Amino acid sequence: MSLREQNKREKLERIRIAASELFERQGFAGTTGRQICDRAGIGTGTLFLYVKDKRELLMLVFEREVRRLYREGLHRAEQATTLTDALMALFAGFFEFYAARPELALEILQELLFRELGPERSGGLSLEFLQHVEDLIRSAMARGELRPDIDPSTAAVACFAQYSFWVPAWLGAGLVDRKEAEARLRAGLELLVKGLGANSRIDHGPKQKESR
Amino acid sequence: MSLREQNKREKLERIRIAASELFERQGFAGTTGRQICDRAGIGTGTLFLYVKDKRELLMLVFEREVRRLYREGLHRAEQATTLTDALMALFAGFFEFYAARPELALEILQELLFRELGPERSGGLSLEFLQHVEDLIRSAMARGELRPDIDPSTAAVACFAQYSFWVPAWLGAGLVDRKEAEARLRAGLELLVKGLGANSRIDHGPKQKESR
DNA sequence: GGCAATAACTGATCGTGATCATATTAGATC
DNA sequence: GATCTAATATGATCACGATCAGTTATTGCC
Repeated sequence: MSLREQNKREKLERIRIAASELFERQGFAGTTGRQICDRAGIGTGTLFLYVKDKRELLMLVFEREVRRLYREGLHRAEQATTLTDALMALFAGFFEFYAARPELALEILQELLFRELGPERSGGLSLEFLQHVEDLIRSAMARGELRPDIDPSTAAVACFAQYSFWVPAWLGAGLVDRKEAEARLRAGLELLVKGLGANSRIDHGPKQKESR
Repeated sequence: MSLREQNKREKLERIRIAASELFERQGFAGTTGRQICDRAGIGTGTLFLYVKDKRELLMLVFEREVRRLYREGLHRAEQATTLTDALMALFAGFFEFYAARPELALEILQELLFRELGPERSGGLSLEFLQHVEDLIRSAMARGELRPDIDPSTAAVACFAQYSFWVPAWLGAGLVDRKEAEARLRAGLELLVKGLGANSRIDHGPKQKESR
């Protein structure tokens, strides 16, 4: 590896570590770019050669962590017997992670949902999440839990969308607390599995007064 | 009304108009607080006596517009015969509105989802939206389109969440274009009505190889 | 090693959102 | 209407994120 590339890697790593420590200690808004530069031992102008703007630091810092949460969540999801349980097992790690640093979490989520949803940046962290959800859905289909005619990617979005509603409702607006957010998300996923439609009735219950 | 209160109202209205004109012409990021102050005929320090921060100007400017979109959307939704059509009729106005000013729309949506979801600010615009969705669901239940045992508010979130996923996917990340976003949203809503579960089958189709 | 070309770095500087001590104005009291 | 009090307004000022002209370090070539 050339000396240039090596230096660049080292600097990026120093930036990552400095930003990580300062964000965890002082929060996102409470940390200035200059502090990060000082701690990383670079000039103030150098930072923005490595990241486009301050918010991109969030992805630099938390990409690995998020990937770890994917791994652990998917591992837990393997034990689950229903789709809802599997999804909640995947989501649980994020609830835990977010609860420990709510301010940062809100910024990360905003970044992931509004800027990083596409494939081009940060290795498509959100798309990867969606893919994992889709995989869980395919597993559920494979074991006969779901209708065979659904589109897994449409279903994945429907699940993911509920997750990405309840987390800001909890962290951003304070509409619900964590426990309620998790409970409501679970209820929403179960509703999605059951379906809203009058003709889509589980166990063929006897009460069927008005069919269309 | 006292002279003080009258002056305050007039100033707020001047701010609203100035911000509105400048945002539409130059976008949100492209408009500075000082420009708004100049145009509104107030000192630069006065602006932040009326709004907490710049983003709050978005709500000040677009609250009426959003309420108008609610009214018109709900009116269109009355013609619809299915829940999906009714919801899409409500959402359609927003797609139109967002398409005309994508940069502003993204900021507004971010504000609505991440900071304004609660009841305390901006008259709870997002909660009102959710309430309208819930009303459409209740209507569908009343005409027997939906299972009678669902929780309308849980269902409303499930619908709203899909809307609030596809709009950023379109405007923010550029993951899809407008047409595709609308199509995918419709597909998602229809899936939600049908349900994912294997036992929730419409029209009792003959093919039922593996039950549970 | 010397030298030119180019990539990478730097801190001074800029424009911005937001704040604050000070000034101005409206309302209350006599 | 004079005087006092409290609400409101102001522009100078601050801290920050981001930029940029000027500097330093690395590479390839002789």
